[in-house]
Amino acid sequence: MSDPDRTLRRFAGYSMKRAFNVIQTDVNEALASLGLRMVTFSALSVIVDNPGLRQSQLADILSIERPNLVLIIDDLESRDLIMRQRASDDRRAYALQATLAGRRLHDRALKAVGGHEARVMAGLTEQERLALIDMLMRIEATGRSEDAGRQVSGA
Amino acid sequence: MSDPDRTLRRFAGYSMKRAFNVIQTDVNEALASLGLRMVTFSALSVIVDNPGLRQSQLADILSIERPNLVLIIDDLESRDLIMRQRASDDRRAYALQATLAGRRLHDRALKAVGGHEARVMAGLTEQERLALIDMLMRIEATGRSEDAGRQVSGA
DNA sequence: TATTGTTATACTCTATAACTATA
DNA sequence: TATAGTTATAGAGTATAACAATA
Repeated sequence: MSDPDRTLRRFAGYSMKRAFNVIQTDVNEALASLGLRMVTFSALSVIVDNPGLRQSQLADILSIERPNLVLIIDDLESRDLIMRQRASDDRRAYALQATLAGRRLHDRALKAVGGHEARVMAGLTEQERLALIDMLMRIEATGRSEDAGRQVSGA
Repeated sequence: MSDPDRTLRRFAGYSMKRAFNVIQTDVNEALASLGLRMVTFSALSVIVDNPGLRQSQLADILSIERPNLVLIIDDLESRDLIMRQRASDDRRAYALQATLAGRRLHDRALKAVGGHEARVMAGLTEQERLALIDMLMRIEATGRSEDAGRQVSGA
């Protein structure tokens, strides 16, 4: 029996699931020593880059449900990597701010994730890696526009 | 605030997670009317293509833990899509066989997944789609060889 | 009334230990 | 003693409903 999953290999989605498993395992190993997971690193990164962000905005950016983001923010705040500051113009909301420690950990995490990316993409040229990112973003955009179209036509 | 996740977008892994979410949602919608999920379709497909396969072999092929495969096989068997036949040469093992109904459902599922693939890959040329599959398989292979190397050096 | 963040909850996916029956 | 399949279970990840405080 050669190539037992040859039928499935005709679909990009099948190979993407398997490639993403490799990536997820490797990036979580790269971040573990910093006390971060893929999702907590992503949240920290967006907060560092966008000071004053609201939790609901961050949830939208990362496509995470608001209830699930609460625990992620709790985790980062309990380790003094970020702060929840009550927004002056809307006392329901928090303005999220990275602390100095948070920015420093983010710098270290960026290097760790950069090393991970170099490792798992070692079989690709830099040109191929950039083409891959571009194709992935087009796939994501196609899905988003289909969702939007479905909501419009369904309304 | 423009491009709030621009730092993360430099990593292929981040865009792959988001693209894969789109793919997973769409393929599961495409298979739902057939009573299949991504993983049950994958298992059915490998069984159809490889009659007589053992459960442990199928688990290896799909990179699923053996305990998790049991429920998937239970599901397919309870709907008479596959059969567990005791292996004549090893009474601990099962030889998995697709039934006629299983092969017929697999034909319909292949068409549904083909339609899904065409939909989510609409923003890519066929050449790009094939290049994407090739790159994903190289990423997966890099990860597998690193795992093997780690086990060797760790042994 | 609607929105922000929160709590509680449930469902899926995945991973591990330990069992049984065979080998 | 080891292996095939199974059971039980626990941990992530993800999704929805409903609540308090505020708009």
